[in-house]
Amino acid sequence: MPETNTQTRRQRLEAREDAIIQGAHAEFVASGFDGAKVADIARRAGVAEGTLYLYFRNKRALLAAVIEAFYGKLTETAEQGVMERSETAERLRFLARHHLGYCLNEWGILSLAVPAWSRVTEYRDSEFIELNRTYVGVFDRVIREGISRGEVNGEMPLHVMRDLFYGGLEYSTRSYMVRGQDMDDEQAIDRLSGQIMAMILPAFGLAGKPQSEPGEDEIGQLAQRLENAVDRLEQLK
Amino acid sequence: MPETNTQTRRQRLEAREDAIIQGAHAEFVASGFDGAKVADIARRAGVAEGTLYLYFRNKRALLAAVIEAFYGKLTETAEQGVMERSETAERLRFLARHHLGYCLNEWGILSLAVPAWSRVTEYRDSEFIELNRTYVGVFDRVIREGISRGEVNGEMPLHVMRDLFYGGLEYSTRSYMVRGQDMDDEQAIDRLSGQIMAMILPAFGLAGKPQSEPGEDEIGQLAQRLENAVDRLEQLK
Amino acid sequence: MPETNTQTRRQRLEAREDAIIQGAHAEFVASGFDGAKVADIARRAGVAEGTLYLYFRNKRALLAAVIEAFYGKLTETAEQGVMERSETAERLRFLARHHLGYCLNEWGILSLAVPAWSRVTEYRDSEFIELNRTYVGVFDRVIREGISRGEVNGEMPLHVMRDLFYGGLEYSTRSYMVRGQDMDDEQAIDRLSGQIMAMILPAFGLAGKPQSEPGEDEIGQLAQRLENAVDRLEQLK
Amino acid sequence: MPETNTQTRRQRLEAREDAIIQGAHAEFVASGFDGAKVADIARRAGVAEGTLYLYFRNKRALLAAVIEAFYGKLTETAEQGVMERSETAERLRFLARHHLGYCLNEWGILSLAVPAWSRVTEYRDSEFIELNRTYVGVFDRVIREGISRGEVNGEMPLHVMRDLFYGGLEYSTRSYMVRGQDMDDEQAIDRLSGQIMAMILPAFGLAGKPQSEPGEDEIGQLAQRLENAVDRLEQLK
DNA sequence: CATGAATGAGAGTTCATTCAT
DNA sequence: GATGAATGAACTCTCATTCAT
Repeated sequence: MPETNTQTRRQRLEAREDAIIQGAHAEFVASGFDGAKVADIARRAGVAEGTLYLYFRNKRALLAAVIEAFYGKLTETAEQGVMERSETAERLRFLARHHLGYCLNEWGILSLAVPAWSRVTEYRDSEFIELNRTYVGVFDRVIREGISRGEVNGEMPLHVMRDLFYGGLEYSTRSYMVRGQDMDDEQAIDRLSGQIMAMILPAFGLAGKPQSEPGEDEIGQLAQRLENAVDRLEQLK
Repeated sequence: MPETNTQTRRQRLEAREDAIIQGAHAEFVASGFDGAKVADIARRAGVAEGTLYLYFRNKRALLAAVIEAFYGKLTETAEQGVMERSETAERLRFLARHHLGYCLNEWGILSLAVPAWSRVTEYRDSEFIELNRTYVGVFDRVIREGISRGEVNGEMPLHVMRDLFYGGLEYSTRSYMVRGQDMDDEQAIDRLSGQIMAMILPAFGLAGKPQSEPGEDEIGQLAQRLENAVDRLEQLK
Repeated sequence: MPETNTQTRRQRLEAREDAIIQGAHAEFVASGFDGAKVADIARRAGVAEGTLYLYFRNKRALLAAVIEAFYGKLTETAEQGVMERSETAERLRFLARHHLGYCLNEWGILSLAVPAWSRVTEYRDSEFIELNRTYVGVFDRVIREGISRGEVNGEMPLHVMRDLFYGGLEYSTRSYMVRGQDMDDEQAIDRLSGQIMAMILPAFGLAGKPQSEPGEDEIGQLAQRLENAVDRLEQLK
Repeated sequence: MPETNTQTRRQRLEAREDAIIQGAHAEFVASGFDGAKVADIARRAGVAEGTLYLYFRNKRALLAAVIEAFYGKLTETAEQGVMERSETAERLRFLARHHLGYCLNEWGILSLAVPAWSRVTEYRDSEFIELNRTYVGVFDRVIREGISRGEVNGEMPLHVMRDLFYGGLEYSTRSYMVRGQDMDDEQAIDRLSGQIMAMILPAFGLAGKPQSEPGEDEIGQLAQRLENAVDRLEQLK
C-alpha cells in the first residue's frame, strides 16, 4: 500500500514535471525565450505559477530542461535509426530526413540554444554545447565508420563534413519555411533531404545514388528536352 | 544661404540617423533584440533617448533599419567583389570569404533577422526576407552565369546549391566560435572558407582547384552548354 | 496502558513544540522576523512545514511563543540569581552580567520585540510588554528592597533607575558589537558590566566599590603630576 | 535665461529627491523596512514608482538616504545647540532634551539602522555606523572639553559614559511610549530628560543641580582645578 | 497527527515610450 | 528639433498558508 502510494506520488511528480517541460517547450517555441511569459507556461502546463519554481529554479533553468529533453529525444531516435541501417549512405539519408523532420516541426527549439552562442562568455552555454556535441556525435560515428569501411572519402576534415551536412539541412529548412509550405511536410522532408543528399553524398565520396550512370542516355534526355523547348517556343510564336 | 542651411541641416540629420543606426547595430549585436536597451543605444549614438523616437517609430523599427543597412552593405560589397572577378570558382570563393567575414564579426545581426522566421505569422518578416533574397541574389546570378558558361553543373536546383553554400558557411561559423577562437580571424576565414569550398566547388561541378583541363571532353561540355541554353529558354517562357 | 500512551503522546507533542520554538528562535535571531522563512524554521525543527501550523496559528504566533519562552527563561534565571545573593550591590551586579550575557548571545530576540513598539496601535504588543514588565519586575524588587534596607537612595523614581540600568547595558552591547569583538565574550561581559556598574551603583547611592577612599594620597599624586608637568615644560623651553 | 532654467530644473530635481526621502522616511517609520512598500513610498512622495529608481538604486539605497538625511539633521542641530551653550552640564542637558525629542517623534528611524547591527557581516552597515559615530562625536567632544575644564570626572571611560547617556535616554523613550502618552510631548521631554540627567550628571562628576555650594571644600576644589590644569598642560605637549 | 506539494497574491524592479520644456 | 525626467504596465520570483493524502 505505501509502496503503491509512493509509486503513485512519484509518478504524479514526474507527470507534472513533464507537463511543465511540455508547456515550456510550446511557449518557448511560440514566443522565444524573452517573449515567453512564465505565467503562460504555467497555464499551458496546467499548474500555478509558483509550482514551476518547485521544479525549476528559474526561467532559464526551464529553458535548459526543455533543450535537454529535446536533444535527448533527438539523439536517441537518431541513434536508433542509425543502428537499424548498415550502409553509410542509407544512414546519412536517414539522419538527414530525421534532422529535417525535427527542424521543420520544432524549428524554434534548436534556435533557442543558438542565440546564447553569440555571447560565448556565458558559462551555461557549455551545457547546450555539450548536448549538441553528443547529438552530432551520432553523425560523426557514422562518418568514421564509413571511412574505415572505405565507403567515405577520408581526406576532408570531419568537422567540415558535419558543418556542410547540418548547415545545409537547417538552412534549407529555413528556406523552405520562408517560401511558404506549399506541400505537406512529409513530402517536403523527403524532397528536401533528397536534394541535399544528392549533392552531399557524392561530395563525401559516396555515389549519390547508383541511379542512372551517365552515358548515352544523357544525350537522349537532352534531345528530348530540346524538342520540348522547341515545341513551346513554337507555341509562343 | 538657405540652401546651404538646408543642405547642412539635412546632412546633420542624416549623420544623426547613421549614428543611431550604428549605435543600435552595436547594441543589438552585443545584447540581442530583447536584451538591448534603448537607453544604451542612445548612449552609444550620443543622443538623448527621446531623439531616437524622432527618427524611428519604436525599437522594432530601429531593428528593421539596422538590418536593412546591414544587408545593404553586405549586398553591395558582395556585388562589387563579384564584379571584380570573372571566373565562377573565384567568385564563389570570394563570396564565401566575404560572407564568413561578416558572419564572424557580426554574427548577432544575421541571427536577429532569423528568430522572426519561426513565427511565420508576423507580417514584418517579409521585409527581412526580401532583404535576404536580394542578398543571395548575388550568389544566384553567379551560379546562373556559371551554368550558362558551362562552368557549373546545372542539374541540381539552384536553391539547394544556395542552401548548401550559406548553410555550410554559417554552421561552420558557429562551430568555429564554439570551439573557441584559437587563431586570428583572418586566418580562420581563409581556412574555413577554403575547407568548405574544397567540398562544395566539386559538388557544384567546379573542379576545386586544378580546374578541368580542356581536352576530349569537349562533347560533354557541348552537351552541358546545350542543356544550359535550354534552361534559359525555359525560363524565358 | 492508555495512561502511559497518553503520557507518551503528550510528551512527544511537547517535545515537538519545543523543537519548533527552538528552531524558530534560531531562525528569528539569524534573520529577523521578516527575513525568517517558515520553511527554514521547519527544517531547523526537523518537522514538515505544515506541521508548524498544527502547533501555531501563523508565523506571528510563532514569534510570540519564542519571545514568551525566551522571557520566561530570562526571568526565571534572573530571579534565581537574585535569590542566591543578598546584598543589593551584588544582586545588581549579577543582574547586569546576566542581562548582558543574554544580550550578547541573543541580541536579535530582544530587538524582535521592540520594533513592534513603534507601532503602538498593534494590539498584540501588549503581550510582549507584559512579559518585559514581568522580567524587569525582578530588578524592581531588588531596588525596592534595597531602598527599604537603606542601601539604595530612594529619592529618584524607580523607572528612571530601571531605564538607566537596562538602557546602559543594552546600548553598550550594541557599541561593543559594533566595535567588533576583540575579546572573548566572557571577558567582555565582565568588563562591560563592571564599567557600567561602576557608574551606576554610586548613582544609586551604593558605593561602587569600596575602592580607595579619597584622602591625603590624592595630594601626593597631584604633587607628583605637577612635578612631572613642570619637568616637561622645562624641556620644551 | 538658460541659467534660470538650469537653476529651476535642478531645484525641481532636488525638491523631488527631498519629497521622495520624506515619503520614504514616513513609510519606513510607519511600517519598518520590510513592511514598507515601494508603491506606498511613491504615493507618499507623489511620484510614480519608476521615478524612485531614477533617484535611488533600490529600496535599500532609499533607506540609506533616509537615515543619512536624518542623522545629518540630528548632528547639525546637536552641534548648533552645543555651541550656543558653554557650561558642560547645560550642554548635556540640551543634548538629552534634543535626543529625546527626536527619539519621541521619530523613534522608528533610529531603530531602522539597528536591526542590521545584529548581522555584523553586512558591509553596508558600516555606513550607518559611521553616521552614528559622527553624531555621538558631538557628545564626545562635550565630555572631553568638560574633562579638560575639570567639570567632568575623567576617570571613567568615555564610551561607558556615552552608552549610559544614550542608552538611558532611548530606553526611557521606549518605557514612556509603552506606558502610553499621558502628557504632551514637550512636557514629557522636559521631565524625562530632567530625571535621567539628575542621575547621570552626578555620576559624571557634575553636580546635578544645586551644584556644590562654595565653602570650606575650597581645598578640594583647588586641588581639582590644579589637576585639570595639569591635564591641559599635558595635552598641550 | 503529519506531510509537503500546491497555491497565488503581492513584492521589487525594469524599460519602452511620452511629453513638457 | 532635441532633451531626459517621468511614467506605469508588465515582468519574474518569493513565501506564508492550505489541504489532499
